[in-house]
Amino acid sequence: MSLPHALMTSLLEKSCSGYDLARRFGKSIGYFWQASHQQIYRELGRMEEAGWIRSAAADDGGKTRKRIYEVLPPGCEELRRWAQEPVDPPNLREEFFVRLRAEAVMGPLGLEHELERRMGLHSLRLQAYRAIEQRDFLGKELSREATIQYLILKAGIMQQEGAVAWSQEALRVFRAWAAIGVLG
Amino acid sequence: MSLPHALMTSLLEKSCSGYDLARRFGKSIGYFWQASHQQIYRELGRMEEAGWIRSAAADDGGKTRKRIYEVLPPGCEELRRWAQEPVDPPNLREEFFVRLRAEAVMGPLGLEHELERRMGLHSLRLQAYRAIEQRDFLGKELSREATIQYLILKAGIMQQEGAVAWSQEALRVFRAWAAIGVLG
DNA sequence: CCAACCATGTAAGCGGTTACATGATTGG
DNA sequence: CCAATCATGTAACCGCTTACATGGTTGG
Repeated sequence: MSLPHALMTSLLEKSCSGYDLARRFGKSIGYFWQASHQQIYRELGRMEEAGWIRSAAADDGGKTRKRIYEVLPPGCEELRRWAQEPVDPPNLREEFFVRLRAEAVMGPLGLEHELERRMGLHSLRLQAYRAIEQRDFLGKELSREATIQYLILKAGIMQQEGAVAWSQEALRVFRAWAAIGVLG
Repeated sequence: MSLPHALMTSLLEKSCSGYDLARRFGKSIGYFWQASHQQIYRELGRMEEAGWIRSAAADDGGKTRKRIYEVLPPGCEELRRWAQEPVDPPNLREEFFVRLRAEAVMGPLGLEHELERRMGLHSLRLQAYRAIEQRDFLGKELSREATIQYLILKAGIMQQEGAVAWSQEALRVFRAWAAIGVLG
């Protein structure tokens, strides 16, 4: 569990409301960490209670219920402590591989379409990442912060490239079987 | 959720006990799907109740409590149905990237050691995968089933290779900073 | 005016993790 | 004999997902 820390990191980058955080988690940070608004509001409540963050009504003359959250020194401290903890890389949990393995043991189930669809999805994500790369990082002098963010983005790019390449190889195999009618 | 289906796939490959499943999930299948023995026993119970599998006391003369599980036709049916469902690839959930991002916004926290450690772990996994590749797949005529299993293994290999390469790049960056003493 | 979006929540359920527990068999 | 491994469970907790709910603001 580290959602609170992910939220504080995001808040340090820029203070904002829970709603804004939820939207941000659909974008940049959300590429490697997801969270629903329900989770976010709950965690914000807990974190405020713990004294890690504080909130203030947004400067909109009380028109909305919007609250802006800000990280407090104890939160910073905690984030710093947490960031230095070691964590093993998670092993992937890929449902599709289980399906593939089921197809291997139960005979042809027609997973070609699914392979195509998934390759399309990976291509799309790759495109999205490449667009961010083009917009924010290529052909610029990068600060230390930007350099690190670029490193993270590159991890995503490499991952998607790998997934696309793998999908293509898998498709080649399945299509060859389809062409010659091999069943086992 | 698809642990029951992962278990049935494993049982179709070879009927065995819950304990054996737990060990197998620490190996081949476990490279892309993990489960603790507690989960496994609970799911086996549910699946038997649902009529997807059945169990019989092991053929050891009642020496142990060991029970061998076997997939029944309804379980096969269900697995076939499930295997054809589409699933989007999961987006990675990488705690370490959150930490990196925290390091980006809070200044140097000394994540180099952690990067080295993680690179070592990825190298180890890669080695393990390569050993399996060598032992089970290279220089052999592969059946349809083996070909698919090899495809899955290759996905793991590519993933680890990518992770190692990325770690090296990240380390280069951090070491360059350390060498010239850049702080921001 | 109405739809879309902003903004924040509650409640139920489930899968996964952690801790705890038991007893039998095997090997040194 | 003792430790490790085999083998199977129970109980509590927690984060995440899904469904449901509310009310205000903005723009066409």
